[in-house]
Amino acid sequence: MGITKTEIFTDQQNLIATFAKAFGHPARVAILQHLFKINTCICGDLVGEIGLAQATISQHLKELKNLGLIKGSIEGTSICYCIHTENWAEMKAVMNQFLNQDLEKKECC
Amino acid sequence: MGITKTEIFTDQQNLIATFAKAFGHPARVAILQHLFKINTCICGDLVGEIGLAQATISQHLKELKNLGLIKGSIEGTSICYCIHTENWAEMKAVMNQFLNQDLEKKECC
DNA sequence: AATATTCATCGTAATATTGCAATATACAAT
DNA sequence: ATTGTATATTGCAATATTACGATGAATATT
Repeated sequence: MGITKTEIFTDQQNLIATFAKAFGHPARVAILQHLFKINTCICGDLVGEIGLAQATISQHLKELKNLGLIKGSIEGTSICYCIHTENWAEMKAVMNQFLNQDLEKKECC
Repeated sequence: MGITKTEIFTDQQNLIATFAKAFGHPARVAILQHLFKINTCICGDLVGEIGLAQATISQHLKELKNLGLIKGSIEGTSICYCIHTENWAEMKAVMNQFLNQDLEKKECC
């Protein structure tokens, strides 16, 4: 039905999925990589850098901001977006815990 | 339009997004966590473990298999699914490179 | 004040994803 | 052969996502 049954999963599983979904689009990956590269940034930059319409970029930025991964402050006419370092670190911890599960490889397969 | 413009992004960005999308659903997170926990597994297990219909679980397993993150081998009547360790390691490397970008925090924001 | 620039939001179209019932397939056991 | 068990596939309905033009709000520039 297109609706995810979040209620049957743990908070941790839903959190991982939510973060992962944010990275599940190359435009958002590109935006974040660009923000890492030049620590100061305005949206106009991104519209030039990435080849999507301004409205589309703005939408992706909003998603990332809602998740807390980036933050923006008004800077005259433009807006300065950058990585929210504290939250990024927290996200990284959650994701690493998931990605770095180790398996002591029993027989099977 | 619902269609991602993959052609305007780098292969690396698309790869990150593809992996991330796989983790972008709590059911797939739960499946992977379960596979890590008990290194040997059959789908029946998962249908009980996770609260989704058999058809739905099967679909999620297919996605993970297509991406190469898990592999399944026939084991009598059932199928033994498990983490594809080599591919998992490769995926982890790609994701870590993205997640662990560091920023030397210039002024701004 | 009039105009330009920057970014957000709204509305809409196109496509993707999620979930499941029903059905199909494969094999084991009776 | 028939029945039961385990998993896959199909088809469909509901919802989500992606993209963008048009428009709006705020601030700069002239």
